Amino acid sequence: MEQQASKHEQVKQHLHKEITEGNYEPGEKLPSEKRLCDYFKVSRVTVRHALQNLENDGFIYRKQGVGAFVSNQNYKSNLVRLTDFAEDMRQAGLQSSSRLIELKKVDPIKEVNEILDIRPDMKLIQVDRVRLGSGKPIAFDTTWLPPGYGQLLFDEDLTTQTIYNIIEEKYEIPINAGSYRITAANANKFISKHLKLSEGDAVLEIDRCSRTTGNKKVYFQKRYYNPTHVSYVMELSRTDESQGPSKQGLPLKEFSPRFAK
Amino acid sequence: MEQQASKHEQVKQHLHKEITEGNYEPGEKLPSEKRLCDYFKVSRVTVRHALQNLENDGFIYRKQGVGAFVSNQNYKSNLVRLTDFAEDMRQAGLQSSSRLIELKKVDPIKEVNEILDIRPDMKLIQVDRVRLGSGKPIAFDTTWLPPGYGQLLFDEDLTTQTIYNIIEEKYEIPINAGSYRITAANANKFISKHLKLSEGDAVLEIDRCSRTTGNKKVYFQKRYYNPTHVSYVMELSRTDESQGPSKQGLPLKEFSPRFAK
DNA sequence: TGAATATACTTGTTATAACATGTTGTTACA
DNA sequence: TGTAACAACATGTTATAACAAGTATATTCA
Repeated sequence: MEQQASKHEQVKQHLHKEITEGNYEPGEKLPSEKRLCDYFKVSRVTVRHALQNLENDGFIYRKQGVGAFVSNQNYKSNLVRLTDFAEDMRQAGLQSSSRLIELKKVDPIKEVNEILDIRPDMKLIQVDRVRLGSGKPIAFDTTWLPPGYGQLLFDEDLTTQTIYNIIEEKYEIPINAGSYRITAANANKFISKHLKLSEGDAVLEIDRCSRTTGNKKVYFQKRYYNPTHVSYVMELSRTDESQGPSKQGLPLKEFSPRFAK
Repeated sequence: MEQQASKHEQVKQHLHKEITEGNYEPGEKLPSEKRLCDYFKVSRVTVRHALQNLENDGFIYRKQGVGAFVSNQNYKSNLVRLTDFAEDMRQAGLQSSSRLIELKKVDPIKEVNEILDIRPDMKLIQVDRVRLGSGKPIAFDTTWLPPGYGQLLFDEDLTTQTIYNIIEEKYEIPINAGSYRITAANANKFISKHLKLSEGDAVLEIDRCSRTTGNKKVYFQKRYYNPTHVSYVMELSRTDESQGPSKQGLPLKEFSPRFAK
Protein backbone atom coordinates (compact mmCIF):
# COMPACT_ATOMS: atom_id res chain seq x y z
CA MET A 1 0.00 0.00 0.00
CA GLU A 2 1.56 3.25 -1.11
CA GLN A 3 1.68 6.03 1.43
CA GLN A 4 -0.10 9.12 0.14
CA ALA A 5 2.14 12.16 0.19
CA SER A 6 0.85 15.40 1.68
CA LYS A 7 -0.84 17.85 -0.66
CA HIS A 8 1.87 20.48 -0.48
CA GLU A 9 4.35 17.75 -1.30
CA GLN A 10 2.29 16.72 -4.31
CA VAL A 11 2.09 20.30 -5.51
CA LYS A 12 5.81 20.69 -5.03
CA GLN A 13 6.58 17.51 -6.93
CA HIS A 14 4.26 18.47 -9.76
CA LEU A 15 5.90 21.87 -10.17
CA HIS A 16 9.36 20.43 -9.69
CA LYS A 17 8.71 17.94 -12.43
CA GLU A 18 7.50 20.61 -14.80
CA ILE A 19 10.56 22.71 -14.08
CA THR A 20 13.07 19.91 -14.52
CA GLU A 21 11.31 18.67 -17.64
CA GLY A 22 11.79 22.10 -19.14
CA ASN A 23 8.14 23.04 -19.42
CA TYR A 24 9.17 26.35 -17.93
CA GLU A 25 12.03 28.40 -19.28
CA PRO A 26 14.58 29.67 -16.75
CA GLY A 27 13.31 33.04 -15.55
CA GLU A 28 9.77 32.26 -16.63
CA LYS A 29 6.99 33.20 -14.27
CA LEU A 30 4.95 30.50 -12.60
CA PRO A 31 1.17 30.87 -12.40
CA SER A 32 0.05 33.07 -9.52
CA GLU A 33 -0.72 31.49 -6.16
CA LYS A 34 -4.41 32.06 -6.83
CA ARG A 35 -4.25 30.14 -10.10
CA LEU A 36 -2.30 27.31 -8.52
CA CYS A 37 -4.93 27.11 -5.77
CA ASP A 38 -7.69 26.76 -8.34
CA TYR A 39 -5.74 24.31 -10.46
CA PHE A 40 -4.73 21.98 -7.64
CA LYS A 41 -7.93 22.59 -5.67
CA VAL A 42 -6.03 23.41 -2.51
CA SER A 43 -5.79 26.37 -0.20
CA ARG A 44 -3.25 29.12 -0.46
CA VAL A 45 -1.48 27.83 2.63
CA THR A 46 -0.71 24.61 0.80
CA VAL A 47 0.47 26.31 -2.37
CA ARG A 48 2.69 28.65 -0.39
CA HIS A 49 4.14 25.73 1.56
CA ALA A 50 5.07 24.05 -1.71
CA LEU A 51 6.53 27.24 -3.17
CA GLN A 52 8.47 27.85 0.01
CA ASN A 53 10.09 24.45 -0.28
CA LEU A 54 10.89 24.97 -3.94
CA GLU A 55 12.47 28.30 -3.04
CA ASN A 56 14.50 26.72 -0.25
CA ASP A 57 15.79 24.15 -2.69
CA GLY A 58 16.74 26.88 -5.10
CA PHE A 59 14.43 25.93 -7.95
CA ILE A 60 12.46 29.17 -7.88
CA TYR A 61 12.77 32.65 -6.47
CA ARG A 62 9.95 34.97 -5.52
CA LYS A 63 9.33 38.70 -5.68
CA GLN A 64 6.61 40.29 -3.63
CA GLY A 65 3.95 41.85 -5.79
CA VAL A 66 5.25 40.16 -8.91
CA GLY A 67 5.37 36.40 -8.77
CA ALA A 68 7.48 33.28 -8.56
CA PHE A 69 10.10 32.59 -11.20
CA VAL A 70 12.10 29.57 -12.23
CA SER A 71 15.74 29.95 -11.27
CA ASN A 72 18.03 30.38 -14.24
CA GLN A 73 20.89 28.55 -12.61
CA ASN A 74 20.90 24.84 -12.47
CA TYR A 75 22.71 25.04 -9.18
CA LYS A 76 21.18 22.84 -6.58
CA SER A 77 21.28 25.61 -3.98
CA ASN A 78 22.97 24.22 -0.95
CA LEU A 79 23.01 20.68 -2.21
CA VAL A 80 26.44 19.41 -2.90
CA ARG A 81 26.96 16.58 -5.30
CA LEU A 82 30.36 15.12 -5.09
CA THR A 83 29.21 11.68 -4.19
CA ASP A 84 29.68 9.86 -7.40
CA PHE A 85 32.61 9.87 -9.77
CA ALA A 86 30.54 8.64 -12.70
CA GLU A 87 28.06 11.44 -12.20
CA ASP A 88 30.83 14.01 -12.07
CA MET A 89 32.28 12.70 -15.31
CA ARG A 90 28.93 12.65 -17.03
CA GLN A 91 28.39 16.30 -16.17
CA ALA A 92 31.81 17.14 -17.49
CA GLY A 93 30.93 15.40 -20.73
CA LEU A 94 33.43 12.63 -20.21
CA GLN A 95 32.90 8.92 -20.25
CA SER A 96 33.53 7.40 -16.87
CA SER A 97 35.27 4.10 -16.31
CA SER A 98 37.57 2.51 -13.80
CA ARG A 99 40.57 0.26 -13.95
CA LEU A 100 40.48 -2.17 -11.07
CA ILE A 101 43.97 -2.53 -9.67
CA GLU A 102 43.19 -4.71 -6.73
CA LEU A 103 40.29 -6.01 -4.63
CA LYS A 104 41.50 -7.87 -1.58
CA LYS A 105 41.08 -8.56 2.10
CA VAL A 106 43.79 -6.83 4.11
CA ASP A 107 44.99 -6.78 7.71
CA PRO A 108 43.53 -4.09 9.94
CA ILE A 109 44.94 -0.59 9.57
CA LYS A 110 44.84 1.26 12.86
CA GLU A 111 43.96 4.64 11.37
CA VAL A 112 41.29 3.25 9.04
CA ASN A 113 39.68 0.96 11.60
CA GLU A 114 39.32 3.90 13.94
CA ILE A 115 37.70 6.04 11.28
CA LEU A 116 35.34 3.24 10.32
CA ASP A 117 34.47 2.69 13.98
CA ILE A 118 35.18 -1.03 13.92
CA ARG A 119 37.21 -3.32 16.16
CA PRO A 120 40.97 -2.80 15.85
CA ASP A 121 41.51 -6.44 14.92
CA MET A 122 38.91 -6.59 12.18
CA LYS A 123 40.21 -7.17 8.69
CA LEU A 124 39.25 -4.81 5.88
CA ILE A 125 38.28 -5.05 2.26
CA GLN A 126 40.46 -2.79 0.15
CA VAL A 127 39.75 -1.62 -3.38
CA ASP A 128 42.37 0.14 -5.46
CA ARG A 129 41.21 1.74 -8.66
CA VAL A 130 42.31 4.17 -11.32
CA ARG A 131 39.41 6.38 -12.34
CA LEU A 132 39.28 7.32 -15.99
CA GLY A 133 37.53 10.08 -17.86
CA SER A 134 37.18 9.19 -21.54
CA GLY A 135 40.12 6.85 -21.15
CA LYS A 136 42.48 9.30 -19.48
CA PRO A 137 43.51 8.71 -15.86
CA ILE A 138 41.90 11.36 -13.69
CA ALA A 139 42.30 9.97 -10.22
CA PHE A 140 43.59 7.10 -8.19
CA ASP A 141 41.70 5.95 -5.16
CA THR A 142 41.85 3.40 -2.41
CA THR A 143 38.67 2.43 -0.58
CA TRP A 144 38.40 0.49 2.65
CA LEU A 145 35.19 -1.18 3.76
CA PRO A 146 34.24 -3.26 6.77
CA PRO A 147 33.96 -6.95 5.69
CA GLY A 148 30.16 -6.86 5.94
CA TYR A 149 29.83 -4.20 3.28
CA GLY A 150 32.99 -5.16 1.45
CA GLN A 151 31.83 -8.65 0.54
CA LEU A 152 29.02 -7.13 -1.47
CA LEU A 153 31.59 -5.97 -3.99
CA PHE A 154 33.19 -9.29 -4.88
CA ASP A 155 30.59 -10.26 -7.44
CA GLU A 156 30.28 -6.81 -8.96
CA ASP A 157 31.89 -5.27 -11.99
CA LEU A 158 33.91 -2.46 -10.48
CA THR A 159 35.16 -1.21 -13.84
CA THR A 160 31.78 0.17 -14.85
CA GLN A 161 29.93 0.55 -11.55
CA THR A 162 30.78 2.88 -8.71
CA ILE A 163 30.88 1.60 -5.15
CA TYR A 164 28.39 4.25 -4.21
CA ASN A 165 25.98 2.93 -6.80
CA ILE A 166 26.31 -0.69 -5.81
CA ILE A 167 25.83 0.10 -2.14
CA GLU A 168 22.94 2.48 -2.51
CA GLU A 169 20.98 1.25 -5.50
CA LYS A 170 21.58 -2.48 -5.61
CA TYR A 171 21.66 -3.18 -1.90
CA GLU A 172 19.47 -0.24 -0.96
CA ILE A 173 21.75 0.95 1.80
CA PRO A 174 21.14 4.70 1.82
CA ILE A 175 24.11 7.03 2.12
CA ASN A 176 22.78 9.69 4.45
CA ALA A 177 25.87 11.58 5.39
CA GLY A 178 29.51 11.97 4.65
CA SER A 179 32.54 13.92 5.70
CA TYR A 180 35.19 15.11 3.30
CA ARG A 181 38.65 16.42 3.76
CA ILE A 182 40.50 18.21 1.02
CA THR A 183 44.24 18.50 1.20
CA ALA A 184 47.36 18.24 -0.93
CA ALA A 185 49.93 15.48 -1.10
CA ASN A 186 52.98 14.46 -3.04
CA ALA A 187 52.34 11.52 -5.34
CA ASN A 188 54.34 8.46 -4.34
CA LYS A 189 55.82 6.08 -6.87
CA PHE A 190 52.71 3.93 -6.98
CA ILE A 191 50.21 6.74 -7.48
CA SER A 192 52.34 8.71 -9.92
CA LYS A 193 52.73 5.63 -12.09
CA HIS A 194 48.99 5.15 -12.39
CA LEU A 195 48.27 8.83 -12.98
CA LYS A 196 51.17 9.17 -15.41
CA LEU A 197 52.82 11.78 -13.26
CA SER A 198 56.34 12.08 -11.90
CA GLU A 199 57.06 10.98 -8.39
CA GLY A 200 56.64 13.89 -5.97
CA ASP A 201 54.19 15.80 -8.15
CA ALA A 202 51.48 17.49 -6.11
CA VAL A 203 48.07 15.81 -6.17
CA LEU A 204 44.74 16.87 -4.72
CA GLU A 205 43.80 14.44 -1.99
CA ILE A 206 40.19 13.89 -0.97
CA ASP A 207 39.53 11.73 2.07
CA ARG A 208 35.95 10.85 2.61
CA CYS A 209 33.91 8.69 4.88
CA SER A 210 30.34 7.82 3.91
CA ARG A 211 27.73 6.89 6.44
CA THR A 212 24.35 5.22 6.34
CA THR A 213 21.42 5.23 8.76
CA GLY A 214 22.46 5.58 12.38
CA ASN A 215 25.76 7.15 11.32
CA LYS A 216 27.16 3.70 10.58
CA LYS A 217 30.31 4.01 8.51
CA VAL A 218 30.07 2.27 5.15
CA TYR A 219 33.44 3.04 3.66
CA PHE A 220 36.48 5.26 3.88
CA GLN A 221 38.24 6.41 0.77
CA LYS A 222 41.37 8.27 -0.14
CA ARG A 223 41.30 9.68 -3.63
CA TYR A 224 44.16 11.42 -5.41
CA TYR A 225 43.26 13.70 -8.30
CA ASN A 226 45.65 14.85 -10.93
CA PRO A 227 45.37 18.61 -10.30
CA THR A 228 45.87 19.50 -13.93
CA HIS A 229 42.64 17.67 -14.67
CA VAL A 230 40.61 18.40 -11.56
CA SER A 231 40.15 21.26 -9.16
CA TYR A 232 37.31 22.19 -6.89
CA VAL A 233 35.42 25.35 -7.69
CA MET A 234 33.15 27.27 -5.41
CA GLU A 235 30.82 30.14 -6.09
CA LEU A 236 29.65 32.31 -3.24
CA SER A 237 27.21 35.12 -3.77
CA ARG A 238 24.79 37.21 -1.88
CA THR A 239 21.72 37.66 -4.04
CA ASP A 240 20.38 40.70 -2.26
CA GLU A 241 19.53 41.50 1.31
CA SER A 242 20.22 38.35 3.34
CA GLN A 243 20.80 40.69 6.26
CA GLY A 244 23.35 43.22 7.26
CA PRO A 245 26.99 42.85 6.32
CA SER A 246 28.84 39.62 5.72
CA LYS A 247 29.18 38.78 9.39
CA GLN A 248 27.90 35.33 8.61
CA GLY A 249 29.75 34.67 5.41
CA LEU A 250 28.25 34.25 2.00
CA PRO A 251 25.74 31.66 0.86
CA LEU A 252 27.26 28.91 -1.18
CA LYS A 253 25.84 28.85 -4.67
CA GLU A 254 27.89 26.13 -6.18
CA PHE A 255 30.55 23.71 -5.15
CA SER A 256 31.75 21.19 -7.62
CA PRO A 257 34.79 19.58 -9.10
CA ARG A 258 35.84 21.14 -12.36
CA PHE A 259 37.50 19.07 -15.03
CA ALA A 260 39.97 20.24 -17.60
CA LYS A 261 40.56 18.03 -20.59
CA MET B 1 12.27 56.18 11.35
CA GLU B 2 13.06 52.55 12.05
CA GLN B 3 11.15 49.99 10.04
CA GLN B 4 9.30 47.56 12.29
CA ALA B 5 10.22 43.97 11.49
CA SER B 6 7.46 41.41 11.01
CA LYS B 7 6.36 39.44 14.02
CA HIS B 8 7.75 36.14 12.84
CA GLU B 9 11.04 37.90 12.26
CA GLN B 10 10.98 39.29 15.78
CA VAL B 11 10.25 35.86 17.20
CA LYS B 12 13.04 34.40 15.12
CA GLN B 13 15.52 37.03 16.23
CA HIS B 14 14.53 36.61 19.85
CA LEU B 15 15.05 32.86 19.74
CA HIS B 16 18.20 33.23 17.65
CA LYS B 17 19.64 35.57 20.21
CA GLU B 18 18.86 33.20 23.05
CA ILE B 19 20.47 30.34 21.18
CA THR B 20 23.65 32.20 20.25
CA GLU B 21 23.94 33.67 23.73
CA GLY B 22 23.96 30.15 25.06
CA ASN B 23 20.74 30.35 27.05
CA TYR B 24 19.92 27.01 25.49
CA GLU B 25 22.29 24.09 25.55
CA PRO B 26 22.90 22.30 22.23
CA GLY B 27 20.28 19.59 21.99
CA GLU B 28 18.03 21.31 24.48
CA LYS B 29 14.33 21.44 23.69
CA LEU B 30 12.72 24.76 22.95
CA PRO B 31 9.35 25.58 24.50
CA SER B 32 6.44 24.06 22.60
CA GLU B 33 4.76 26.04 19.86
CA LYS B 34 1.80 26.58 22.14
CA ARG B 35 3.98 28.08 24.84
CA LEU B 36 5.77 30.31 22.36
CA CYS B 37 2.39 31.51 21.08
CA ASP B 38 1.35 32.48 24.60
CA TYR B 39 4.69 34.04 25.42
CA PHE B 40 4.97 36.18 22.31
CA LYS B 41 1.22 36.74 22.03
CA VAL B 42 1.14 35.63 18.42
CA SER B 43 -0.62 32.91 16.47
CA ARG B 44 0.80 29.50 15.75
CA VAL B 45 1.29 30.43 12.10
CA THR B 46 3.73 33.11 13.16
CA VAL B 47 5.62 30.90 15.57
CA ARG B 48 5.88 28.15 12.98
CA HIS B 49 7.10 30.63 10.38
CA ALA B 50 9.87 31.70 12.74
CA LEU B 51 10.79 28.11 13.63
CA GLN B 52 10.81 27.18 9.96
CA ASN B 53 13.34 29.90 9.24
CA LEU B 54 15.49 28.89 12.17
CA GLU B 55 15.40 25.32 10.91
CA ASN B 56 16.33 26.41 7.39
CA ASP B 57 19.28 28.28 8.81
CA GLY B 58 20.34 25.21 10.70
CA PHE B 59 19.98 26.59 14.21
CA ILE B 60 17.30 24.12 15.26
CA TYR B 61 15.87 20.82 14.13
CA ARG B 62 12.37 19.56 14.73
CA LYS B 63 10.78 16.19 15.41
CA GLN B 64 7.10 15.66 14.92
CA GLY B 65 5.36 14.84 18.14
CA VAL B 66 8.38 15.78 20.22
CA GLY B 67 9.54 19.33 19.77
CA ALA B 68 12.18 21.66 18.42
CA PHE B 69 15.76 21.32 19.55
CA VAL B 70 18.83 23.50 19.35
CA SER B 71 21.36 22.14 16.89
CA ASN B 72 24.54 20.95 18.49
CA GLN B 73 26.67 22.12 15.62
CA ASN B 74 27.62 25.71 15.26
CA TYR B 75 27.54 25.30 11.53
CA LYS B 76 26.11 28.21 9.63
CA SER B 77 23.99 25.98 7.43
CA ASN B 78 24.72 26.87 3.84
CA LEU B 79 26.71 29.94 4.71
CA VAL B 80 30.34 29.56 3.98
CA ARG B 81 32.90 31.65 5.74
CA LEU B 82 36.27 31.44 4.21
CA THR B 83 36.55 35.08 3.51
CA ASP B 84 38.87 36.20 6.20
CA PHE B 85 42.09 34.67 7.37
CA ALA B 86 41.97 36.44 10.72
CA GLU B 87 38.49 35.11 11.36
CA ASP B 88 39.57 31.58 10.50
CA MET B 89 42.48 31.82 12.89
CA ARG B 90 40.35 33.22 15.67
CA GLN B 91 37.97 30.30 15.38
CA ALA B 92 40.87 27.89 15.49
CA GLY B 93 42.04 29.56 18.67
CA LEU B 94 45.17 30.93 17.07
CA GLN B 95 46.43 34.47 16.96
CA SER B 96 46.46 35.83 13.46
CA SER B 97 49.18 38.00 12.04
CA SER B 98 50.91 38.59 8.76
CA ARG B 99 54.45 39.22 7.66
CA LEU B 100 54.46 41.66 4.79
CA ILE B 101 56.99 40.52 2.22
CA GLU B 102 56.30 43.07 -0.43
CA LEU B 103 53.78 45.70 -1.48
CA LYS B 104 54.52 47.09 -4.92
CA LYS B 105 53.21 48.20 -8.27
CA VAL B 106 53.95 45.62 -10.94
CA ASP B 107 53.65 45.32 -14.70
CA PRO B 108 50.45 43.83 -16.07
CA ILE B 109 50.15 40.05 -15.88
CA LYS B 110 48.10 38.75 -18.76
CA GLU B 111 46.36 36.01 -16.76
CA VAL B 112 45.60 38.24 -13.78
CA ASN B 113 44.43 41.23 -15.80
CA GLU B 114 41.99 38.99 -17.59
CA ILE B 115 40.62 37.59 -14.38
CA LEU B 116 40.28 41.08 -12.90
CA ASP B 117 38.55 42.27 -16.05
CA ILE B 118 40.82 45.24 -16.57
CA ARG B 119 42.77 46.54 -19.57
CA PRO B 120 45.71 44.33 -20.53
CA ASP B 121 48.15 47.24 -20.19
CA MET B 122 47.02 48.31 -16.73
CA LYS B 123 49.59 47.95 -13.98
CA LEU B 124 48.70 46.06 -10.82
CA ILE B 125 49.27 46.37 -7.11
CA GLN B 126 50.78 43.20 -5.72
CA VAL B 127 50.91 42.18 -2.07
CA ASP B 128 52.99 39.26 -0.91
CA ARG B 129 52.43 38.08 2.62
CA VAL B 130 53.18 35.19 4.92
CA ARG B 131 50.15 34.46 7.10
CA LEU B 132 50.91 33.36 10.61
CA GLY B 133 48.87 31.54 13.23
CA SER B 134 50.28 32.17 16.69
CA GLY B 135 53.62 32.94 15.10
CA LYS B 136 53.85 29.84 12.92
CA PRO B 137 53.70 30.22 9.14
CA ILE B 138 50.41 28.80 7.91
CA ALA B 139 50.14 30.15 4.42
CA PHE B 140 51.79 32.30 1.81
CA ASP B 141 49.70 34.42 -0.45
CA THR B 142 50.00 36.85 -3.29
CA THR B 143 47.21 39.32 -3.96
CA TRP B 144 46.74 41.45 -7.04
CA LEU B 145 44.45 44.48 -7.11
CA PRO B 146 43.57 47.04 -9.76
CA PRO B 147 45.38 50.32 -8.98
CA GLY B 148 42.13 51.95 -7.86
CA TYR B 149 41.60 49.54 -5.04
CA GLY B 150 45.27 48.80 -4.53
CA GLN B 151 46.22 52.34 -3.59
CA LEU B 152 43.90 52.09 -0.58
CA LEU B 153 46.39 49.66 0.97
CA PHE B 154 49.52 51.83 0.94
CA ASP B 155 48.71 53.64 4.16
CA GLU B 156 47.43 50.58 5.98
CA ASP B 157 49.12 48.22 8.38
CA LEU B 158 49.00 44.95 6.51
CA THR B 159 50.62 42.99 9.31
CA THR B 160 47.59 43.19 11.55
CA GLN B 161 44.74 43.97 9.17
CA THR B 162 43.38 41.76 6.42
CA ILE B 163 42.78 43.18 2.96
CA TYR B 164 39.22 42.00 3.19
CA ASN B 165 38.75 44.03 6.34
CA ILE B 166 40.30 47.20 4.98
CA ILE B 167 38.25 47.05 1.81
CA GLU B 168 34.93 46.19 3.36
CA GLU B 169 34.93 47.89 6.73
CA LYS B 170 37.16 50.93 6.31
CA TYR B 171 36.23 51.85 2.76
CA GLU B 172 32.77 50.31 2.91
CA ILE B 173 33.14 48.46 -0.37
CA PRO B 174 30.93 45.41 0.17
CA ILE B 175 32.22 42.02 -0.96
CA ASN B 176 29.09 40.48 -2.43
CA ALA B 177 30.44 37.49 -4.24
CA GLY B 178 33.52 35.43 -4.77
CA SER B 179 34.76 32.45 -6.66
CA TYR B 180 37.23 29.99 -5.25
CA ARG B 181 39.31 27.31 -6.78
CA ILE B 182 41.00 24.64 -4.70
CA THR B 183 43.87 22.71 -6.17
CA ALA B 184 47.27 21.35 -5.29
CA ALA B 185 50.71 22.61 -6.29
CA ASN B 186 54.36 21.97 -5.64
CA ALA B 187 55.97 24.66 -3.52
CA ASN B 188 58.64 26.56 -5.41
CA LYS B 189 61.82 27.77 -3.80
CA PHE B 190 60.28 31.08 -2.78
CA ILE B 191 57.16 29.67 -1.20
CA SER B 192 58.85 26.75 0.49
CA LYS B 193 61.33 29.10 2.11
CA HIS B 194 58.58 31.20 3.66
CA LEU B 195 56.55 28.21 4.79
CA LYS B 196 59.59 26.38 6.10
CA LEU B 197 59.03 23.50 3.72
CA SER B 198 61.25 21.76 1.24
CA GLU B 199 61.15 22.73 -2.39
CA GLY B 200 58.64 20.55 -4.24
CA ASP B 201 56.51 19.77 -1.19
CA ALA B 202 52.81 19.68 -1.98
CA VAL B 203 50.81 22.71 -0.87
CA LEU B 204 47.10 23.40 -0.96
CA GLU B 205 46.46 26.22 -3.40
CA ILE B 206 43.39 28.44 -3.13
CA ASP B 207 42.77 30.92 -5.93
CA ARG B 208 40.03 33.36 -5.25
CA CYS B 209 38.54 36.40 -6.83
CA SER B 210 36.35 38.68 -4.75
CA ARG B 211 33.74 40.91 -6.28
CA THR B 212 31.76 43.92 -5.15
CA THR B 213 28.50 45.43 -6.38
CA GLY B 214 27.93 44.98 -10.08
CA ASN B 215 30.30 42.02 -10.14
CA LYS B 216 33.25 44.36 -10.22
CA LYS B 217 36.43 42.48 -9.37
CA VAL B 218 38.22 43.85 -6.31
CA TYR B 219 41.15 41.52 -6.03
CA PHE B 220 42.57 38.20 -7.11
CA GLN B 221 44.58 36.11 -4.73
CA LYS B 222 46.64 32.96 -4.81
CA ARG B 223 47.15 31.43 -1.41
CA TYR B 224 49.33 28.44 -0.60
CA TYR B 225 48.57 26.59 2.60
CA ASN B 226 50.92 24.25 4.34
CA PRO B 227 48.76 21.11 4.16
CA THR B 228 50.05 19.77 7.46
CA HIS B 229 48.50 22.79 9.12
CA VAL B 230 45.40 23.34 6.98
CA SER B 231 42.89 21.21 5.17
CA TYR B 232 39.34 21.88 4.14
CA VAL B 233 36.64 19.85 5.80
CA MET B 234 33.11 19.36 4.62
CA GLU B 235 30.15 17.77 6.34
CA LEU B 236 27.20 16.63 4.28
CA SER B 237 24.14 15.19 5.88
CA ARG B 238 20.53 14.56 5.14
CA THR B 239 18.54 15.30 8.26
CA ASP B 240 15.55 13.21 7.31
CA GLU B 241 13.30 12.96 4.33
CA SER B 242 14.32 15.71 1.91
CA GLN B 243 12.78 13.49 -0.74
CA GLY B 244 13.52 10.18 -2.34
CA PRO B 245 17.07 8.92 -2.72
CA SER B 246 20.17 11.05 -3.08
CA LYS B 247 19.58 11.91 -6.70
CA GLN B 248 20.22 15.51 -5.79
CA GLY B 249 23.22 15.12 -3.57
CA LEU B 250 23.37 15.93 0.08
CA PRO B 251 22.86 19.24 1.81
CA LEU B 252 26.03 20.89 2.93
CA LYS B 253 26.14 21.27 6.67
CA GLU B 254 29.60 22.64 7.11
CA PHE B 255 32.50 23.72 5.01
CA SER B 256 35.49 25.19 6.67
CA PRO B 257 39.23 25.13 6.83
CA ARG B 258 40.53 22.98 9.64
CA PHE B 259 43.77 23.84 11.36
CA ALA B 260 46.15 21.44 12.98
CA LYS B 261 48.70 22.86 15.37
C1' DT C 1 6.20 -7.19 36.80
C1' DG C 2 5.32 -6.69 31.93
C1' DA C 3 2.74 -5.63 28.13
C1' DA C 4 -1.16 -3.50 26.03
C1' DT C 5 -4.00 0.50 26.06
C1' DA C 6 -5.59 4.98 26.74
C1' DT C 7 -4.57 9.71 27.14
C1' DA C 8 -2.36 13.96 26.87
C1' DC C 9 0.85 16.57 24.41
C1' DT C 10 3.53 17.91 20.40
C1' DT C 11 4.37 18.91 15.72
C1' DG C 12 2.39 18.48 10.81
C1' DT C 13 -1.29 19.56 7.45
C1' DT C 14 -4.89 22.23 5.59
C1' DA C 15 -8.78 25.56 5.04
C1' DT C 16 -10.73 30.21 5.45
C1' DA C 17 -10.21 34.94 5.99
C1' DA C 18 -8.58 39.56 6.33
C1' DC C 19 -5.35 42.99 5.78
C1' DA C 20 -0.46 44.76 4.49
C1' DT C 21 2.77 45.70 1.09
C1' DG C 22 4.88 45.82 -3.32
C1' DT C 23 4.27 46.09 -8.61
C1' DT C 24 2.20 47.17 -12.92
C1' DG C 25 -0.65 49.10 -16.07
C1' DT C 26 -4.42 52.35 -16.89
C1' DT C 27 -6.72 56.53 -16.44
C1' DA C 28 -7.31 61.25 -15.58
C1' DC C 29 -5.48 65.65 -15.21
C1' DA C 30 -2.34 69.50 -16.00
C1' DT D 1 2.89 64.60 -23.62
C1' DG D 2 4.17 63.75 -19.07
C1' DT D 3 3.02 62.86 -14.57
C1' DA D 4 0.17 61.74 -10.69
C1' DA D 5 -3.54 59.10 -8.90
C1' DC D 6 -5.87 54.96 -8.95
C1' DA D 7 -7.22 50.25 -9.58
C1' DA D 8 -6.11 45.56 -10.20
C1' DC D 9 -3.26 42.04 -8.99
C1' DA D 10 0.59 39.64 -6.80
C1' DT D 11 2.96 38.08 -2.79
C1' DG D 12 3.69 38.73 2.46
C1' DT D 13 1.78 38.57 7.17
C1' DT D 14 -1.20 37.02 10.64
C1' DA D 15 -5.24 35.00 13.14
C1' DT D 16 -8.49 31.23 13.98
C1' DA D 17 -9.75 26.62 13.61
C1' DA D 18 -9.87 21.74 13.07
C1' DC D 19 -7.95 17.44 12.33
C1' DA D 20 -3.85 14.13 11.38
C1' DA D 21 0.04 11.88 12.99
C1' DG D 22 3.95 10.94 15.93
C1' DT D 23 5.64 10.51 20.84
C1' DA D 24 5.71 9.98 25.70
C1' DT D 25 3.61 8.99 29.87
C1' DA D 26 0.32 7.19 32.85
C1' DT D 27 -2.96 3.58 33.52
C1' DT D 28 -4.95 -0.74 33.32
C1' DC D 29 -5.07 -5.54 33.02
C1' DA D 30 -3.14 -10.16 32.84
